[in-house]
Amino acid sequence: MKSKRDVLVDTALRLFYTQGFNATGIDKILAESGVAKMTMYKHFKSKDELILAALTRRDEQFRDWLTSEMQKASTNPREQLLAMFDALEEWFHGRAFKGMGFSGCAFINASSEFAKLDHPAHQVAAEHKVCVLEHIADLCEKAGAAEPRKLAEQLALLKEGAIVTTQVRGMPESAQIAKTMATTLLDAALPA
Amino acid sequence: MKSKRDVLVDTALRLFYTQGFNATGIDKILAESGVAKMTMYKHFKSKDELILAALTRRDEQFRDWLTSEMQKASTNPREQLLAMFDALEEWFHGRAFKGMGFSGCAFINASSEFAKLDHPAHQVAAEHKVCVLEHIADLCEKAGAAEPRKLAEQLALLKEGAIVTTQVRGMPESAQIAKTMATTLLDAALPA
DNA sequence: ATATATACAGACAGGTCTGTCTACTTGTCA
DNA sequence: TGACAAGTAGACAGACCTGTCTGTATATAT
Repeated sequence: MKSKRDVLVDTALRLFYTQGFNATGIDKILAESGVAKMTMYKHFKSKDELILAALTRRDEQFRDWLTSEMQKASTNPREQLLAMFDALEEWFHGRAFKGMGFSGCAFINASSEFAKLDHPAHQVAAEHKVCVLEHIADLCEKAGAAEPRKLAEQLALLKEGAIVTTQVRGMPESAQIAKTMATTLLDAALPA
Repeated sequence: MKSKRDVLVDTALRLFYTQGFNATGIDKILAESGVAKMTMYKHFKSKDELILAALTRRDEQFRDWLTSEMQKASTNPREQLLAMFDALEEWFHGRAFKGMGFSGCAFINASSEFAKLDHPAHQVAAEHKVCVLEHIADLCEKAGAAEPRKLAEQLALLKEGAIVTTQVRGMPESAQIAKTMATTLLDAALPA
């Protein structure tokens, strides 16, 4: 059975993600999670700490999901990289995380609401992006790219572009637009 | 001399952009703009309307700036498209809009805070992105691309990727990463 | 059985938010 | 001079926010 803390963080993540951080009050999270206020303040010093915990949870959840989708698709690194974009499209259609339809990227959202680069929540967001980037770079290296880090930055940028295009314009097809460009990049950068 | 309304909208834009929409209270905007509350509520029915006015102002301001930078760079459509990424980098370094350092894209920020696609502010954001896209598509067509809309979607996605990478990770170099990819795309899509 | 940890409900203080209202001042035009 | 438009300051209501506090209930482990 899930601990109260887990229920709290899950509920907070869902509400923060779908309604925004500032727009979501503590009371709403408590009401939906069925946890008492004092229980929350025993686990977290403040709302800010709960926000950090929710983002940390999201980081695990999202990276677990993404790497698992990529590994499911293939054992070949090149194919795994391309599969990332198919996974993104599933996410965009709201089929990736149960109970949470697509509502943009939680970390981009956090960076928007906590704009200063040195804000703790913004830091967590940046670290998340770097972690994903490193996973991509790993695969680029395994695939035999001459400049794996450079290629990884390019692929990561395509990923961000697809996410934002879907978030703002509601265009899940952008995953395939990004995939097309990724294919070109990989064709050019990898040994035949 | 600027009208009170203009001062109000300019101040609102600056604060909404740098501090967030929900996090910025009416009172702060009024204090910084030196306008009385009742004057504001004479011009705008509500804070939501002021937000829409600020976003509309930003739409004009940003598109004017971007197209002017692109035209300054060249009269050749292909070169103009590439110049977009140099302009972006200037923006990322905070040299584009006086009094407003880079704080992400106001429209991505709006889409984050007002996540629902049918929220008026989200609508304005989507429309802005489409306007820019159409400008890009125009140039793609002028440059002789076989599929100008497809190419434009790709270039626009690169733009979004660069913006978000800079916003979240503080990486203005991403403009040049995007430009590299854009060059490859244009080389492949345009007649020699 | 009793101590300890964990959770509960709900009131509360102190602050902030939006939006409304009144009463005063200034400038312009006729 | 007088009428009118536009702006001002500041109080205010009512809602909502975070974080604190009290007192009670439950379960487990010694």
